[in-house]
Amino acid sequence: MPLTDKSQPKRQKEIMDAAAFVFAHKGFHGASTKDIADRLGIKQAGIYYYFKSKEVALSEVCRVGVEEFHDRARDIAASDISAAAKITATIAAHMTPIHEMPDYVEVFHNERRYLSGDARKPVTALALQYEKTLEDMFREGVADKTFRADLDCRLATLALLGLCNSVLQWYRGENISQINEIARKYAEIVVGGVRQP
Amino acid sequence: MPLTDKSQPKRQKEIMDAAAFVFAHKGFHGASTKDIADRLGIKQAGIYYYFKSKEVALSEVCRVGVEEFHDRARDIAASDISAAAKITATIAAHMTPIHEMPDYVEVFHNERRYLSGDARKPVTALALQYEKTLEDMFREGVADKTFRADLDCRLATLALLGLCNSVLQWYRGENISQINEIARKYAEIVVGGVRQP
Amino acid sequence: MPLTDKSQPKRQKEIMDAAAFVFAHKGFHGASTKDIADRLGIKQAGIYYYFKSKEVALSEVCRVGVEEFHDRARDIAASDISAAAKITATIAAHMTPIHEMPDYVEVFHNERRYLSGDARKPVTALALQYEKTLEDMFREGVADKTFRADLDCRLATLALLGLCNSVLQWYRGENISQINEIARKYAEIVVGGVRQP
Amino acid sequence: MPLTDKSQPKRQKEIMDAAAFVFAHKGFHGASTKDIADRLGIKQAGIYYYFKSKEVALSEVCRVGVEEFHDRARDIAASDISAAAKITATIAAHMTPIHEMPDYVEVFHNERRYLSGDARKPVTALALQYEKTLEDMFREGVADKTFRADLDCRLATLALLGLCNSVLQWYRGENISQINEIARKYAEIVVGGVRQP
DNA sequence: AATGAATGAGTGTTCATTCAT
DNA sequence: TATGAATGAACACTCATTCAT
Repeated sequence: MPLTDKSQPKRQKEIMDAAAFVFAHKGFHGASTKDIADRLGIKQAGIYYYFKSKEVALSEVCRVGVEEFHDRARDIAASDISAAAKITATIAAHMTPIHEMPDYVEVFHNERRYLSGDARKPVTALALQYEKTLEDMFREGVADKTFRADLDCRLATLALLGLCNSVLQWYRGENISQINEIARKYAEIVVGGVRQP
Repeated sequence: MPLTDKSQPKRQKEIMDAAAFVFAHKGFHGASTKDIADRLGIKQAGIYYYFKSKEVALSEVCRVGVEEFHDRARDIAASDISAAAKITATIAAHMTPIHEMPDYVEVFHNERRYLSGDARKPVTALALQYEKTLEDMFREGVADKTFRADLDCRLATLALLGLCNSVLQWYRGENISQINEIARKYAEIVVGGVRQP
Repeated sequence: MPLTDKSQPKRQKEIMDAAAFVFAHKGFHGASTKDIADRLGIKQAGIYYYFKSKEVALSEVCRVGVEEFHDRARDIAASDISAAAKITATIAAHMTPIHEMPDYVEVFHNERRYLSGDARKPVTALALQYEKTLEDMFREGVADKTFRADLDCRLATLALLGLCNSVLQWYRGENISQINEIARKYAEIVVGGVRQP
Repeated sequence: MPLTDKSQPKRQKEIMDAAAFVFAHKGFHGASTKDIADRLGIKQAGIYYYFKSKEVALSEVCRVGVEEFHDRARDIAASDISAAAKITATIAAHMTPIHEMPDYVEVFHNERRYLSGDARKPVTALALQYEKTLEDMFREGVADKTFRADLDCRLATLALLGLCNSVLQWYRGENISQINEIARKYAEIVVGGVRQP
C-alpha cells in the first residue's frame, strides 16, 4: 500500500480540478496549458497525457459543471411537495454545487461559449433540460393556484436562474450554513416578494 | 458645426463600437486586434492610431458600459417617489443600456476582470456606487415600512442586480416595448413575489 | 531609386527561393520555418507575413517546379520536326529547369506527396499533362515508323522520365554546356541504344 | 529448431517491416515512432525494446534495402555471359527487390540522406560498389565491341540506375511476371534504343 | 489616417526518449 | 516483453506591438 495513491481515477480528478480552477480564474483563452501544468507540479507537455486538447479539457469541465444541477432538480420535481416548496428546494439545491465546486460551475457559465459547436451541444442540452424542469414547477404552481394566474412562467424561470447564478459572482463562503441562509432568503424574495405582506 | 462631421469624435465611436462588439462576442482574450481592424475595414496596425493598447480599449469600453447605469440610478434615487416605485423605475432604467448598447454592458460584466489593477479600479468604483445607491433604496423601503422589516437589504440588492443582469444572457430584442415588458414583470416578481397574494 | 529594391515581387521570389532551398535540402518535414527565416535573415515569425502556412509555401514551390516542364514540352510537341527530334529536344528541354532551378524541381519530385489532397491536385494535374504530351511523341514516332512497331509507349514515357529525373540526384553542374552534353548522350542512348549499330 | 519460432528473429523482422512501411509511406521525418508502434499493435514506448533510436531503425532498413542489389549484381558480373546479357540480367535482378520489398528499397532511396554521417557511410559504400559493378559491365561491352566505342560508361550506368529505380515511383504490381515484362522491355530500350533498327 | 514589414514573446501541440514497474 | 507517466526540446503558428513611410 503506497503512501501516495497515484492511481488513475484520482489523478484524473486532480487534473480536472486544476483545469477547472485555471479556466475559472483566467478564462479559457486567458489560461494556458502551462498554468494548468504548473498547478499540478508537472511540465506543460505532461497534461497531454491526460487530455487530448485544451478544448476537450474545457468540455469535460463544463459537463461536470452542469450535470449536478440537472440531477438534483429532476429529483425535486418528482417529489410529492407543493410547487412553492419545490421552488424553495430547487433554490437550495442550486446553491450546493455553487458551494462545493464553484470552479466547475463558473466555467460552465462563462466559458462554455468557447466550445466549438460539436462539443457545446451535449452541454447545452443538459442546461436546457434543467430550465425546462424549472419552468414546469412554475406551471404546476399556476395550475393549482398557488402562484399568480398571470405569471409569465418562462420569464420567472429565467429570473430565478439569473438570480441564483449571480451568487457565483460574489459568494466565496466557507461553511455550508452560509449558503443555506442565502438560499432561504432568496426563496422568500422570489416566492413572497420584498413588500410587506 | 458642419452637416457631416467625419472628424474624430464620430470615428472614435466607430472604433469603440467595433472593440465592444468583438470583445463581447469573443471575449477579451479570445479577440485579436485583427478582429477589430477587420470590422473597421482597416489593417491591424491601423487601430493603434486610436488606442494605445488593447487593454486601454477594454477599459474604455468597460467605463462606457458602467457609466450609464450609475447616472440613471442616481437620478431616480433623488426623485420624490415611493421606495417601491424607485425599485420599479430602477429595474426599467437598468434595461435601457442592455437594450441600447448590449455589447458595452456585456463587456463590462464579463471582461472587466481582465483589466489590470490600475485600470480596473475606476470601473469598479462606479459599479460599487451603483450598488450602494440601490441598497439605499431598499433601506428606505424598510424604514418607511413599505418593505418587510426583516429584509436583508444587501442580499436584496445583489439579488436584484443578478436578476436584471441575467437578461443580457438571453435578450436579443429589437423594439423597446419588449424590454419594458420584461422590466415590468421582473418588478412585479421582486416587489410582490410569484405567490398569489 | 533606392539602392536595395525591396519591392514586393522581388521579395516574394526571395522568400520562395529560400523555401525551395530548405525544402530541397532537408525535406518538407525535416525543414523548419526557422530554417527558412534564417536563410532570409529575418525572424521565424516574419515568414508568415508572406506565406499563410508552411504547406502553402510547399505547394507554391511545387507549382513553380512543375510548370516549367509542361510549358516547354507543349511547344516542342507543336513544332514541325520528326518524332525522334522531338524526343531529343524534350530531353534537352527537361534538363534546363534541372540546371536553372534544381531546388524547385527537387521539391516537386520528392516532397509533393506531403501536400494534402486539395493542394496536391493542381500540381499532379500538370505533371500528368506533361506525361501525356511525351507519350504522344512516342506514339507519333511509332505511327510514322521511326520507332519500333512493338514499342510500349507508356513504358517508354515512364522510362524517359525516370532517366531524365535521375539526373537531379547527382548533377550539380555549373555551366550550361555540361547539362547539354548530358542531354545529348542520354538522347543517343534512348533513341539508338547502347549497342553497336 | 522448434516448429513455431516466435523468438527474436521473427519478431525483429516484424518490427523492421513496420518501420520500413511507415518510413516509406510518410518519410523519415514525417513518420513518428507512434506510427510504427500502432502498426505493431503496441504502445509507443514498446519499440525501444527493439531499437535504440529512430535513426538506428532507419539505418537498418536502409542497409537491408541496398544489400539485395549488391549481392545479385556481383553474381551476374562473375558469370560467363556476354556484356549485353549481363546488362539485361542486371535489369531483371534489379526489379526483384523492387517487387519483393519495395518499402525497404524506397526508404533506402529517399530517406538515407537523413542518416547522420556515420550511419550513412556503410550504406553509401554498398551503393557505390553496386554502381561500380554495373559500370564495369558497360566497359566490358565497349572493350569487346558489343557496345558503341564512344559510349560514356559512367553516364550509361547512371542512366540505367535512374531508369530502373524510377519504376519504384509507379510500380505496385502483384505478380512476378509483370515486373519481368517491364524488365525485358527496359532492357530492349537500353540495349537497342527505341528506333526502328 | 493608415499601411507594410517586421519582431519578440508566447501558445497549443507533437515527439523521441527515458525509466520504474 | 512491454506499459504508464512523464520530460525536454522543438515546432507551426498567433498576436500585440512598433515604426518608417
